[in-house]
Amino acid sequence: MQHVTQRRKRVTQAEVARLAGVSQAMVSLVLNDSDGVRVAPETRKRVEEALRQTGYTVDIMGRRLRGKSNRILGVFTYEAVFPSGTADFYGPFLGGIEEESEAQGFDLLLFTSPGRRQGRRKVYEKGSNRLGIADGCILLGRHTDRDELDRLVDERFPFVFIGRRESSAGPVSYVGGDYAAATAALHERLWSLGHRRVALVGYREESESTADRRDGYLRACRRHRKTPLALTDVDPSAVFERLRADRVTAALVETTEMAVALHALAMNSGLRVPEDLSIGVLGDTDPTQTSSWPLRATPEIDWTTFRIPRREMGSRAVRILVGMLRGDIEPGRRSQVLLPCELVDGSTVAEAPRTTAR
Amino acid sequence: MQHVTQRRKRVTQAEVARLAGVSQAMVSLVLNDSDGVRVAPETRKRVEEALRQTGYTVDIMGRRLRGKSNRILGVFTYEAVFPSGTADFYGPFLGGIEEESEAQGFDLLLFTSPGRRQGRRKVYEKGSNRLGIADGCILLGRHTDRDELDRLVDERFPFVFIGRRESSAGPVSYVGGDYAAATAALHERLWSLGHRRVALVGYREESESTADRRDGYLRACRRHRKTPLALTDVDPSAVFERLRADRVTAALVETTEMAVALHALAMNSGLRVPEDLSIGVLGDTDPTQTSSWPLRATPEIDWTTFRIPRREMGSRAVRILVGMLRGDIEPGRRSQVLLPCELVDGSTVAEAPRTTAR
DNA sequence: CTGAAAGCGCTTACAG
DNA sequence: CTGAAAGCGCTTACAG
Repeated sequence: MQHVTQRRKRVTQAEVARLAGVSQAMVSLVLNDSDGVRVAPETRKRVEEALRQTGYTVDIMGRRLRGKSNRILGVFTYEAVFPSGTADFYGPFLGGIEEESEAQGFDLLLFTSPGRRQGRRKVYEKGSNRLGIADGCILLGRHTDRDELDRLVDERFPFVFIGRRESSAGPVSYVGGDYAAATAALHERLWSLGHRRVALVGYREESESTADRRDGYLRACRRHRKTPLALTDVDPSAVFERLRADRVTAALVETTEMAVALHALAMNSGLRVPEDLSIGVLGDTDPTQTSSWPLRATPEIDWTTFRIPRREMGSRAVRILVGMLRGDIEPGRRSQVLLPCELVDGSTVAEAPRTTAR
Repeated sequence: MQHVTQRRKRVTQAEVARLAGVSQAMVSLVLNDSDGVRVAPETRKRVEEALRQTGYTVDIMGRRLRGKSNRILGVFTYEAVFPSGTADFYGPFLGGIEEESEAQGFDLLLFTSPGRRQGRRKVYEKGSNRLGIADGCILLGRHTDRDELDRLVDERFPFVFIGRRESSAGPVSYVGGDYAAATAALHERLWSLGHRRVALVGYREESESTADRRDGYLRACRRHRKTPLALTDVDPSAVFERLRADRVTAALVETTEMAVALHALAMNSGLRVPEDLSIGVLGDTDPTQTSSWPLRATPEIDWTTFRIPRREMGSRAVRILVGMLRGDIEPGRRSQVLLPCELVDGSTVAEAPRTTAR
């Protein structure tokens, strides 16, 4: 039973030096024997012995203050990373981030201290940027604070966003999924199956990822000289009515939730999926996320969709960030990467019904 | 397009001071306005303006060196925290850790940099304790490196283990599940259902959690003056034969895997669970973990078991660690907490068959 | 109310 | 080969 009540005291190089009868600088030299030969063998031995006796460990703060780099990558998320449910939006992204950080020899700093304002975490607190603790930072989250993003760009703080982001303050480095291309490809697939009335159902609010999907859809419409029909998700049954009225044979919907709703409405009206209506989902649901959905009771549907390479996005973002820190990537230059999303053939897309007018 | 090629240079208090026309110390005072009144309003305003202009952020290394805490909690795990599968051993623990860190205003530093030696992460690298970057550290993992643990205790580094741990170097702070009590309670439940031959099936290797379960089992046996029958998991069919030979009516098994194996063997021999054989599992499987098991094809079984309060263990560990850092908990004293594990009544335990000799 | 100074633990030129 | 010194960015007594 220890009765020592004083706070744990760090052993310093100075103490080691005193024990070994050398100068503090000598201890540092022995510790960082990059050149190896500069220290006399007996001196080295004495120092090493003292090192052992005291159980000295470097104070990384001191070393880093001197050396600048912390080899710490920040990870900023707008919500909790480890949620209480099984649902985990961040999991796959962070898997890639962790893996690559480990490979690059960086520690990961999760910013949990800022607390939440209006239920969301903040980068800036009392005018100071918490992220500065880390050498650089990966940011991710479904929601983005525009002001904070602009400010981050302004500051020239090294960071990489996961998911395409735009800022009026300048170019933003990001690693996103190429939703435009993937949406266009899915549209193309429908076209080749004979569908001539393909609608888009997506979010109303304008985020980059929603815009990209719409761009892909519009691009495909233009190519086939078809008038686009882009609907908003606010009222599922209104959307469904509209699809019927316009004799739409296939719908590209932004999320699995919307797809589930549409699917249910179709079933209730006696329409079969995919025989009467094909449904393509614009991005797979993170498998770990599914279980928390209110709609989980719905029998599992094998959606036709495209795969968002979440893990790859994470690791790629780390590689870019480390490149920025090393100076390989010019700090003024921002890296913008869109990763391809592979098509997933499910059972919700089939040939267009022949009865439908073309 | 920016053509600036110089590396991002940190803004220091000195620069802010120059801009504001005050001393560097003044900037620090404005930043840490604990008393509030000491700085003249106009001076404060000038400094704050300069702060904003320069986008200054505190350099945590400098602050820490000065003696102030960084409000960073380390999290050390022996394996990757975000695995590639859906399986996630750490998830629930980390959920609690994150939540409580957020509440306490600490950031979380995940140690991913040490790389792996023999496939496992290491606390000590080149003789120095990597955890020292953080103010204190939470450690967790199914496997523990005994030498590292001993050394950590020796160093008096502030840390809390999740899961009971013992060290010859001295007392270890931990938050574990009270497996002994829970096992005894489960045994008691079986006894009250008429079971008189209850066997234990557990890991061969001696970890604290295995030992605790065995202790609980032995305690219950002693109380009822029954000879214990503790078997090892190495060969499932040998274990099963032994159970039959000894006319065991109920088995307490350490893991769900073992339970699944035993269950299958029972079915194959024409034994019904629980009518002919009751099976109690000594700790619920983390739900997020299940999906990666090779045995997942097995129809879901509603096991009788006890719930390991993983999330609570995480948050409690953080609270203890923060207490240590604040000095509320004497550093010499170690905190050792075992959280109760609630019994879960499933469908794998029933009354003892009457045909069996008592 | 403000400035000048000391010092946290370390690395790295710079003299001897 | 070794010691003394400077300085990384910061906070905090200590004088004015």
